[in-house]
Amino acid sequence: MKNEKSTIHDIAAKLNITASTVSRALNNHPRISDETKRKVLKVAKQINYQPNHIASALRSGKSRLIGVLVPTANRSFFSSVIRGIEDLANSFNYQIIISQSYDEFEREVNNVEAFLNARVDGIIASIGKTTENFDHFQKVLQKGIPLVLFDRISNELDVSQVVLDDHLGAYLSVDHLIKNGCKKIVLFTSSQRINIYKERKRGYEDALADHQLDIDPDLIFYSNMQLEDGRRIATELLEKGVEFDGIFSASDYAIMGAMQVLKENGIQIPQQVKLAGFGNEPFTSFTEPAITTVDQKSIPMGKITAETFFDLLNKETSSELAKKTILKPELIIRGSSN
Amino acid sequence: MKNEKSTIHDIAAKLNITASTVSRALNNHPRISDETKRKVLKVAKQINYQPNHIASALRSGKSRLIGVLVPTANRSFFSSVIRGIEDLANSFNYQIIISQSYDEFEREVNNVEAFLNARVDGIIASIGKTTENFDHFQKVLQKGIPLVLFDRISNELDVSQVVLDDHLGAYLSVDHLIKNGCKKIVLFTSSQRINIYKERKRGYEDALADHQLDIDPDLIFYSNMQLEDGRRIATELLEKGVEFDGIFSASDYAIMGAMQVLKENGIQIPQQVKLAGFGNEPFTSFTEPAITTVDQKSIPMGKITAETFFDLLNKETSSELAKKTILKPELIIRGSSN
DNA sequence: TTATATTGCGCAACCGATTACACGAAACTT
DNA sequence: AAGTTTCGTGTAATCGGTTGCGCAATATAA
Repeated sequence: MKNEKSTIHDIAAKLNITASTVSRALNNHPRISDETKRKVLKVAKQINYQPNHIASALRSGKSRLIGVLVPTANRSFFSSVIRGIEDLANSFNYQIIISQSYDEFEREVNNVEAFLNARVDGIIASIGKTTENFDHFQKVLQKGIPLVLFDRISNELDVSQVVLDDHLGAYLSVDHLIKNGCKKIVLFTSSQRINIYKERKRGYEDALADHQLDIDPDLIFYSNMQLEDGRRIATELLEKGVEFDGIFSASDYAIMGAMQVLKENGIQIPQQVKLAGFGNEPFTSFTEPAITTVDQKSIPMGKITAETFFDLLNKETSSELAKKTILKPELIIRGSSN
Repeated sequence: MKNEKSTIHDIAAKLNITASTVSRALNNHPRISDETKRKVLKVAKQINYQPNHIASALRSGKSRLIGVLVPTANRSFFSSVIRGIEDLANSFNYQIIISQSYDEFEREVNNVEAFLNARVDGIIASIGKTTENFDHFQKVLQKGIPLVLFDRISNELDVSQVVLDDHLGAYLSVDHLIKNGCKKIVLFTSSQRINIYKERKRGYEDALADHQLDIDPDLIFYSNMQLEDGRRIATELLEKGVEFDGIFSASDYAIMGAMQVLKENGIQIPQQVKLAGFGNEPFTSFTEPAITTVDQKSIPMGKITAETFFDLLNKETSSELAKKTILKPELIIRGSSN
């Protein structure tokens, strides 16, 4: 039971042929006879041959590895997208290596660097919240390594990207709140440097405008939109006695926090205040009332992102034009607004 | 802005030295003069040198890659563990590559195979629910590749493992339910081939026994313990008119489903039925009432798993004895049982 | 039957770094 | 001052596949 390591040379020796023939046989090269292929496969199985992808990657320059960078895999949205990518990648005999930035800029840079060192054949990424500088991605592009961004993108990078129509998602949601009677809707959003939060804010504003409602800057709150942020802002709203009858949050977590505080203060939902979140996190259907939210189409997004990526990978031409795909979100109406 | 690829040979050429000297300089070899090191580093920076880990891995036999296999990264528990592993790994200059089995046996086998092909230096894994055959892990061991299991382990494999004291967690939880007045406690569990579910069942049984309560097989339900399973079983309980005043579930998801159904049927929680889950998923604190559950100590588990792994990795000796670490869980008492 | 194509495989360089071994020069011993 | 260490670097093999080129043998074409 020793460290059995077998190479194509071992196979070659047993068959009295050369390693190159074995290599070609294993790769199903057309110039190798069927009989030789059969023999090679047989011996390979017999001596428990395990291809060394490292050696192959070194020589061929192709690692068959795709780096997937997300803020955190621990989110239903990202994990669904990852699964979509993984499925297509595996079907093409590619492996993905997942790496998380935890929304920290330095980690993001390091992770991209690690991808480069690992000689990935391409990178699929969603940008972190704190990222303002894109040199690490520019470096990827300079090296001619295929890069596709999804969801959290940047207009500073001229690459293919797959996004949700965040503007529409927010618009539908706020429009729904207004139609259900809301007149003073609070907005929870985040850094306007992030495309998705900018778009969601635009959607909110446009929906208000289309219903001839004023946009009140005092009702707009910027934060990281974690649960605690939602709690804090809701507490502040109540303490200051701000008048409002609805909240649209660009994050399910923040609206969850706000709902907790409102309920703790005896405010009836949706009778007194209507709530809507964004992201369709599983827990939004567990709460009481369940939370109205916007589904981000994670499954199709993963699929399309992967397809876009492989298109790019297989395109000899350095692909003149970057392609942008925009998916339609779906408003999920639940008890918190209805 | 061409595909700039620079190697140690390029650095060597610029300095009129050999690639071996450059290699040594970059690796901070003691026999290289400080001046040469300085020069090498300078030129390396200047021509934007990027080490080729693939080449290095091939020659040295060390990829500095650790394969981390989990059922799904989309669970707060696993993602926390992963983060713990990642942090320690990075500090040792190792990269982790995450791979998900989605609890499917075939994927698990394929993923392990992929790790082997990628020539990872070691594997950290949590076994899938459907896995009954461990040949793929035996193969890893035979090759002398360090393997550490956490949480979902197997006694068939003689390797270091890090687990929660699941028996204790269940015991504490059921003991708590009984002390709060429960006499007929339903158990939700899963395949008894999985250590954690077996242990949790034992904990349930021991707690009942210690309080002189009978173990009623009709109150024990086996399932995958997803939300839907919880709903289904709860519905069945109600339809059949089974008498019960408490449910202990080995999964937070299943108890969530059960709680939904009970509430839909006007049953008061915790007055009529008390509930307790397992896992401390974030959503358990969002529900109404919040769900009593058992925290699995994911952060320490990640840290300890990684430490165990690196101990193993650095141990020349093929480490005579496998080490088993058992962590103490923490009962989180919330409204669903109190 | 001779010329041309195709088939099947070997030769050897190569990918980019690592490392055992060697060797001259400088430093140190006694 | 001759002998022994230490220092700093070069030489060349090596890791395990991949691949352009070449060539003999067989098949096809003219």
